[in-house]
Amino acid sequence: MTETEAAMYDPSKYDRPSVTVDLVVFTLLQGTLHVLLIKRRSWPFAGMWALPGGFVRIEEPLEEAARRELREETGVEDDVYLEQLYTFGDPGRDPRTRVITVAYLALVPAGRYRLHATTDAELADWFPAYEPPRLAFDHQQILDYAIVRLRYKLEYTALAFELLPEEFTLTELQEVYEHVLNEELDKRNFRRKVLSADVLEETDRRRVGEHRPARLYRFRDGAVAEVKARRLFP
Amino acid sequence: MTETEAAMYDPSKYDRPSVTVDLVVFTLLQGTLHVLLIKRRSWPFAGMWALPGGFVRIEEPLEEAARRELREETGVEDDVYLEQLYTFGDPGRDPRTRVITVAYLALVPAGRYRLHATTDAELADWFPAYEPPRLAFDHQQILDYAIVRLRYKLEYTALAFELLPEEFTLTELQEVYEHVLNEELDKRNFRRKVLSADVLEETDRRRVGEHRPARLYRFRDGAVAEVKARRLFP
DNA sequence: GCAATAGTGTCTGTTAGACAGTATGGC
DNA sequence: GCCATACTGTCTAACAGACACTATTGC
Repeated sequence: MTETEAAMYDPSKYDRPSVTVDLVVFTLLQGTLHVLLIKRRSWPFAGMWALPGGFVRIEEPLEEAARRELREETGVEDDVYLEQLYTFGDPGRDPRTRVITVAYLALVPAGRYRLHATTDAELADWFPAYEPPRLAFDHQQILDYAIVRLRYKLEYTALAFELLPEEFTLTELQEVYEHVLNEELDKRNFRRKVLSADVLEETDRRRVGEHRPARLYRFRDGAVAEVKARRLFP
Repeated sequence: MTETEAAMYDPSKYDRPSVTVDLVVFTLLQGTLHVLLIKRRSWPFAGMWALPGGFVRIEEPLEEAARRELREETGVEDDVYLEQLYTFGDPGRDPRTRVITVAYLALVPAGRYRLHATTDAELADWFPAYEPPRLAFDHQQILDYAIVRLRYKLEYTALAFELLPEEFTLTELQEVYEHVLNEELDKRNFRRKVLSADVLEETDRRRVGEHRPARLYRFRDGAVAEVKARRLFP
């Protein structure tokens, strides 16, 4: 169809696909990367776990739909990193009808999530991102892609901070990188690199535990904003 | 809406948005980056230039819709680099109805394009990518984003080859980089870098012109495939 | 004082960038 | 022989990665 045909096209005459947003929500639990899944109760894929998501309302911007779903599933409102991942639209990916889904990647700070008892008492839970249960639809493919993107972004942005609580030790930060990148890093090189990146500031507090207390850091005011500015888009 | 509600949702009861694909097609003309635009003939934005695009058919995969549009506008069939860019869906971006568009980036080798006299004698032409005419809808925003992505990818992939004819000189290759990145590069450093990347092979032909003939290169068999494999998705 | 984690510095190889002169062909 | 473009090599600074020991606290 050319543009001119499109201009003359009367959309009411033709079938339109449904459009959904799906969310890949990551957080850290016990130091490892976890993903939020909800359990399906009805056909298709009844009883299987799936990424949270839902239909885009007719007058609702895409990102707003994604934030609404996130709020409904986790109760997390703000300070959540959210970026558009990719749009999946193969016919047949949903047996009900043609559904095109815009997938979003979200990062929730450790400990900040609080799983809602959603209105319909739906089951929602966190699962290890690398060993999830079998997923409905093409959601494994979407999850795989989200992990690739997350690793990739970690290498060139300060994105890992979005997964941590407000104050954290350098060891905790390093563990985020190690879990997401799935490789061990040298402690001295890591500290040199991250401290020279000028995104952290020391606090005078320390995390006191079993052994020698570790200094707590937080991101410098503005570092969060810079990470978001470095996003290729809105 | 939760997943369970979504499962119970009867899409036929609700308004659905229309879904289109739009294409940002780049090529090189007279050594500079050009973008393909078509002239709108009817409301809205009648008389303005716009990115080519059209509605996704109900049983058609997204990338297939993009390739179909590209074929109809340029006559180019294969050997075209195509990747999904971003999905734009703000309500109000199209005054007719809610239209969500999946934007694609395409690279057409220099000299390989042949603008179709499309069936309805529509005007289509190449424009300098950095100084296009005023564009319809939010297409300037989509174009801006495509340029950002192209520059960005050029820095870490061999993508520039997709814009060149089969055989080319190193100076021509360098000019692609210079025009897209919008900066001058050092000839010796550029040649060292590109030759050590192991993507080129010498031919024994030379481009003969005004002065000292320059050796022609082509990409090594498999280099194209590797570039495509390096795409984040699929 | 012992166990466990926090914290620190140097050396080395690679890479990226700055930089200028010779070679070759058309006319 | 003159002009325009093709082609080539070295030096330096910055960065990344390998690597091992001391410091501090709880018990």
